[in-house]
Amino acid sequence: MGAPYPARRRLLRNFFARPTLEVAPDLLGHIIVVRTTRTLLAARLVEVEAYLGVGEDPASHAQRGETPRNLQMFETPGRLYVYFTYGMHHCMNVVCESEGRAGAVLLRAGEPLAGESLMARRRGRKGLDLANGPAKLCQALGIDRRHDGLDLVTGPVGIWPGTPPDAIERSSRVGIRQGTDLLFRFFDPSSPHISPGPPS
DNA sequence: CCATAGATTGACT
DNA sequence: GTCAATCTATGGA
Repeated sequence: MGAPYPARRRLLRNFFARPTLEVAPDLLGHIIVVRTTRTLLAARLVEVEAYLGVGEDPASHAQRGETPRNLQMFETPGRLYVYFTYGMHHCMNVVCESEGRAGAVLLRAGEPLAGESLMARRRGRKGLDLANGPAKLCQALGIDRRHDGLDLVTGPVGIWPGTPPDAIERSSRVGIRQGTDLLFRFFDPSSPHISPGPPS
């Protein structure tokens, strides 16, 4: 049996206030927790991608500097950066680096641990199709632009310590046209909850 | 299994 | 006007 959930206390500022490429793999195995008035939702992170700062990463929203949309990428580490895309989907990132320096980790997939019935209702799907993609994860957890800028250290959404995977693999990032040579996608190769699109 | 098309808003050039 | 850090349905091998 694993440790009871949730384990102790959530991750603190110092976890996020590091280089994005260090935080990204370290997030795997930790648990995102969303407190709603009625329900506790939780998912173990199994797939993430790093996006770097100004002039550092051609695929990053921050590549060309600060705009109203990507503002949170430049803000205090430990905040959420949530954006809307393809006219209908949301994706959520964890902000890294120090304030003023952009960097964020896209949360791409999770293994549901609590609140699965609510996730299934929101998704209209079951089983392995609840949170195995960045927009699916947001839909399952109820994350949208209202959550942009929320502080993971003090707010209703947090990340709690979990068990790191036995192994971590990396690959190029999914769905981008530039920066495909950079191996900034990190995932737990033993998890059936990683997103279906890319090869493993 | 794989490939492809369509959805549908808003941020940015 | 262009096109996106995606998902789903559908059609074919």
